[in-house]
Amino acid sequence: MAKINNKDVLQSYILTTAKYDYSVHEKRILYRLVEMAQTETEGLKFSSGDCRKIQHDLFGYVDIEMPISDILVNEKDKNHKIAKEALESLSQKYLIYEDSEVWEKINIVLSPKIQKFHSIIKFKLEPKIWDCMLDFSKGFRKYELKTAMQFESVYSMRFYELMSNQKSPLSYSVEALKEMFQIQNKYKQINDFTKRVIDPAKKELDEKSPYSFTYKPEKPSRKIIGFTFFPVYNPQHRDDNLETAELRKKISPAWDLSRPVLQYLKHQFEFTSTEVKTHVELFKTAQSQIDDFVLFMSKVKARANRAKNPKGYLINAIRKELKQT
DNA sequence: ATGCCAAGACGGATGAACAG
DNA sequence: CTGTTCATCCGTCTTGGCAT
Repeated sequence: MAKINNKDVLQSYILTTAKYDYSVHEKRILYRLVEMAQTETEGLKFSSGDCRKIQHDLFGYVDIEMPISDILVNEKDKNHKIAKEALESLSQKYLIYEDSEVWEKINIVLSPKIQKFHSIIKFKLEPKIWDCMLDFSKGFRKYELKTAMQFESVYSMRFYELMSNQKSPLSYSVEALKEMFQIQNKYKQINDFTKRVIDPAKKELDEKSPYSFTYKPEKPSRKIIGFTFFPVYNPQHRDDNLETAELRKKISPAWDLSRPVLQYLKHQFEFTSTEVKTHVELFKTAQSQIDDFVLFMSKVKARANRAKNPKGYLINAIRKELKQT
């Protein structure tokens, strides 16, 4: 496997290999890792219900737990076989790191484990790998990683690399393109090349990537000898915040509820995060429909304190109030 | 999904025919 | 003789289909 010299290279190594060599489930594990790293960076807590956990030991190794459902989308909910395969293969992927002082072999994941009963995946990460995830989680490389994860055609990947941040048109000869894609001996007819390579890639980039292109065949005579690609920027695909927000929403109610509301619920009524999450829809509606929701709660508070179950009292009071309005 | 192929269409190259 | 037009030819492209 690749020999690397510093963290940047390590990053780009994961990125590039993720594009081509990783199965879809391995990719999902990596991407979840980045999301978890991001949550940690931002100081958000995982709610107790979702089984995610990050623990650091004295030596910088990181213990990760995530539910199997995190890496499954359409498949059956508790498919251990898929998780096993993904972990097995991920744990066999390694990098060789060498600088003037050390030589080391770094596995992407260490000691993978599956808690069958709870359907939880556990594994360790080398400090360097975790650093890498943290870095991904901060910058646009996370976006890159995500993009790398989502393309289906490898040619889309290559074109994405070519076109990202490209301002001026690019020209390539047919041979150069074929060599770039390692398909020198395929597509003897140029139209097949456009049909199977360029068009599908363009289609996928148009749909998913902020960087796409239009192209023009270069034919000084009848024969097409090359292509010129004109970059097209699709900013609407650049906005990955929406997606991140969606994801965070699932993790933390903080996203839906204003800070004062959340604070009030937690400190005055002693709601736990899970409880807030359970009723998050109700609180959300209340927050938007009741003029000053915090004031409303403070009014309820006095009466609620006398009730056996103050939280329940509040919930009922909110429901009642919402019915009226 | 990917690579290959057949048939017909197309475009440019060539050169014969023709007009001036 | 020279320049223009047009038919013809050849290689390449397009379309659609087939096989894996």
